[in-house]
Amino acid sequence: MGYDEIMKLFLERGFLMPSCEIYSDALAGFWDYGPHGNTIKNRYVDLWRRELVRRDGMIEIDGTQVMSKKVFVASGHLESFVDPIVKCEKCNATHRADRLIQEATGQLVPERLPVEQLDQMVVENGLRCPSCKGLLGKARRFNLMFRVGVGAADDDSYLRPETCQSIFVDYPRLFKVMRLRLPIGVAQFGKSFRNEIAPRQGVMRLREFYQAEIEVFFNPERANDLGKYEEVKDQKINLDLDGNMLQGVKCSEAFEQKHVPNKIVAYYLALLHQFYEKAGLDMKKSRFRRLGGQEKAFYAEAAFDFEVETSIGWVELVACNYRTGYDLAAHSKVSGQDMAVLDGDKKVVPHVFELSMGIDRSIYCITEHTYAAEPERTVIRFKPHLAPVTVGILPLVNKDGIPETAKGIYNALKTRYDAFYDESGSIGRRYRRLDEIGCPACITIDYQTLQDNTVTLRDRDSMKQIRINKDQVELTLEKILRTEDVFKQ
RNA sequence: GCGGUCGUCGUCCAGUCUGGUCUAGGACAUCAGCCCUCCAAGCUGACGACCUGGGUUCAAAUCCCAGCGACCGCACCA
Repeated sequence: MGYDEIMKLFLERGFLMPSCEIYSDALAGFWDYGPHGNTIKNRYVDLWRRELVRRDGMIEIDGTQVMSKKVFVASGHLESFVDPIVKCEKCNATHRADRLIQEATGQLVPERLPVEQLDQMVVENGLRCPSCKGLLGKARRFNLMFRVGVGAADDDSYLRPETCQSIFVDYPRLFKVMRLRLPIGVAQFGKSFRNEIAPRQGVMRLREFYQAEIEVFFNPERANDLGKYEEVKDQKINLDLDGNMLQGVKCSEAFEQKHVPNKIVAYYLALLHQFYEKAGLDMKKSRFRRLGGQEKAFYAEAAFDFEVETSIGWVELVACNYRTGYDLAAHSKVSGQDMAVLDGDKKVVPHVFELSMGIDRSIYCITEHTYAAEPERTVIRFKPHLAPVTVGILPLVNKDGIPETAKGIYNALKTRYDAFYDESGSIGRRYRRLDEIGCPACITIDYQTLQDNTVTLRDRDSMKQIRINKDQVELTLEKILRTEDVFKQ
């Protein structure tokens, strides 16, 4: 089940389309969601709300995408979300300045070294372009944030490169007015923007993309004081410790053996595992990979990437970062706001554990894990609660009052469910079309319906049919949406 | 950003090398009609494309240049 196959289906069936596609200057790294893709995305986010936000008693906000410059002075993005690059003046190849020098001289070159020093090191060591031996130009910093000129004065501001900064800057007011107590998760779903130099692989690396982020604020002295940890401590996860794979290790073991820093982290890794299981990922192909010092983001003390195996390799779906007090301390310093809050009778600056989820790539990976090209048909076995169409309503033939009866059933369902009415083509063709977009159930109206008010209900996964009474349809759909097996006889 | 390959109906392919009957052809899909009592049947018809912009030429889908995009490799990637 390859990447090309999935992307082709996405394009042909209205899941995704390239943004601005009819214009010749369309940009790489920007994609529009079509109707089915949009529905899946909405349903995926609903699942996230149910299984993470509500389950854990988090609160959710929706912040702006354009944010002021000082936010990113404080967060470090203006300074650190950059690549120091040098361009060859002869062949125009771009190289990472720090890596170039490091490779040539063997000495460690910090990424954040001023460009003047980088230039000096290039000159001192007589470095040339590794591709063509041409002369190198001056080093400069390429920032991956999109700059936005706001107002007539064209004031510098930026499109947020991660949604979580909204949470950090809103945090002091939220804590006061929402009567929060530690530990508390603050969640947000929305767009983020990164000016990738070379976006690739469709929806896997975008310049404009959806994130669902959760920032858990907690008192670092009470990181193991977490009652609800007991609920999930036996959850088994796959843990990759520097290439050493622990299959099916209990979260409690991971904590006791100090593979994860505290119970907070263990608890949320378990929750995340359970969430993706409900989203339909093949969890045998998943792992939490602990990141080493070089790989971690500049703010993270400990980091676990939740990754899944796909036809294009291991894909990172969620970055789980223990950000410590980095963000609140930084915002406190730059803004002058006191970010300390009361926990019991002590004032503390909370620490943050973050679950930063990529929505677009999650949807791709779920699709790949549930897609099957069978000899007779193509079918996506989306969990019913994620499927873009929940139920197809099909008249077996287009005469003798059968379409009218079918439309009656459709009209009764359409405001409550994503129902789809189709009378075009043979019944088999209509089943195939709905299989291909992952619709879990079809209701077919035939001559018997006219006599005894029963309809057939067809199962996407097995193609089996059962007969139920018209009055049972809604109840049965509810069961299907709860992933109960209504076809078992 | 660099290098390579490529860009024709929604999809796949023919045509490009060797410019002209290409007013761009076929298959699948879609739509309409006929037929029809459960898994892509059949028949009839319809819709539908040369990535964009320049250039060469009497004539460009075809040759040249540039741009944009896709894929692969490099580099990059919270």
